[in-house]
Amino acid sequence: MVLIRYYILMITSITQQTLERLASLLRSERRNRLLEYGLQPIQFEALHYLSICNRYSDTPMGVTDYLHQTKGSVSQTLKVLEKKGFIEKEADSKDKRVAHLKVTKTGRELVNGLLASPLLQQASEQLDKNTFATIDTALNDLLFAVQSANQFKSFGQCRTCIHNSKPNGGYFCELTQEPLSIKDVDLICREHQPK
Amino acid sequence: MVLIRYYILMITSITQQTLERLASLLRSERRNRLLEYGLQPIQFEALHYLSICNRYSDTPMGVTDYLHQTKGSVSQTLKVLEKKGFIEKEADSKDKRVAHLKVTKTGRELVNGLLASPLLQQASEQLDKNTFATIDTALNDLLFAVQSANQFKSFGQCRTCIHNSKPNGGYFCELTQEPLSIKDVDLICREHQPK
DNA sequence: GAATTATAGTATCGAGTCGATACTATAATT
DNA sequence: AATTATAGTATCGACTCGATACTATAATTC
Repeated sequence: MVLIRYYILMITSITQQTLERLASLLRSERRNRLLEYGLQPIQFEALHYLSICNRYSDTPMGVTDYLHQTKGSVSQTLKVLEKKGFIEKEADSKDKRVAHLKVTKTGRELVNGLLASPLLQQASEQLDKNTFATIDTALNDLLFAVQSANQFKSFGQCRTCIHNSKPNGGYFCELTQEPLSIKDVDLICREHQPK
Repeated sequence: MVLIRYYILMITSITQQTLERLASLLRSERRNRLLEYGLQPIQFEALHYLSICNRYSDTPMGVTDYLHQTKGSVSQTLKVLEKKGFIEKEADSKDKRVAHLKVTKTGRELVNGLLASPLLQQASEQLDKNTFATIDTALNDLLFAVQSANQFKSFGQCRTCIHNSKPNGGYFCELTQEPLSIKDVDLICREHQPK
């Protein structure tokens, strides 16, 4: 039993090293590509999140939960993105404390242009389709395990959420008691609970 | 053909998102754990590298290549690590420009204590052994593809290097024309070329 | 053998990171 | 009505990281 535990620790540690090495290379590449736009990796991550999250999640607190930073840090990041014209603030109609962050056309273009990593594109051309599918599944399994084992929010799409129902043809969120469009159900939500 | 390329781009982009999400969670966890030692993630990464690299790679330039940063940035990182007593500088016996960075006992203890991520430990207990092995293989394939597709240095162990030979029982590096010990061949090298 | 070029490393600058703390405004609860 | 919780901002300080400029030594060229 002690030996098995030790074995798990060993293999986990190796996986972690590979994961961190890949991440480090990806981050360094992203940093270089962002340089000409005067953006930092964390600012891009926030912008990217805002471009794929739904209307319940596009607030400073949503970004805070997603990035696992303090709300103070996030506030500064968002200030930069707003100053550069990549996002715009909108007041919430019901709760006056809440601000919604809308990605502008410029912001959306930046995300689309910078999202795909040439580093990974290059790599993927060397691998056959099956290997790549295996990697994708494996990574998703790992992410799911990390999130559920640590009670992290899953930030999944409404389509895969327990609160999402389809009572009479259209999608409906039982949590917010609001109808969802076809576009909505592909966005990610901070209240997401896996089915 | 265009469709296939588009498909690859799609799946690559999804893999990348999962990878970056995992990395972001791991980095945030590491940051928190390092807080009490007054260290930053990048400083730990440098220290970790120095604790697993061989005597040809334990220089500021070695760290620079590994972390993909400028030598100026790395110089500052190393200054902090030295000030805190985690590494010590030693002059090279042949080339007076070169400095070797030796991890101290304190430094080694820090790396050992902080290397394994509780986040991943937790997750690994939810996954069965086979799934974990699959993830590990998949990640290694991906890292290898990224490195070779982009002509990055592989930073592998001497044991797996083309320059490593075993002429009469003992290990020998054909590049440096020096014998290697059993401990040596498990360390990583900046001159590493996969067999 | 002297001049040139390449390499290893350090020092300094500036815009930005990021947790900590303190603060305001609004909503929810007691 | 008073208290507590929540969303968000402002400021501080130690640190990041590329850019630039610099020194010292080694390798190369003429």
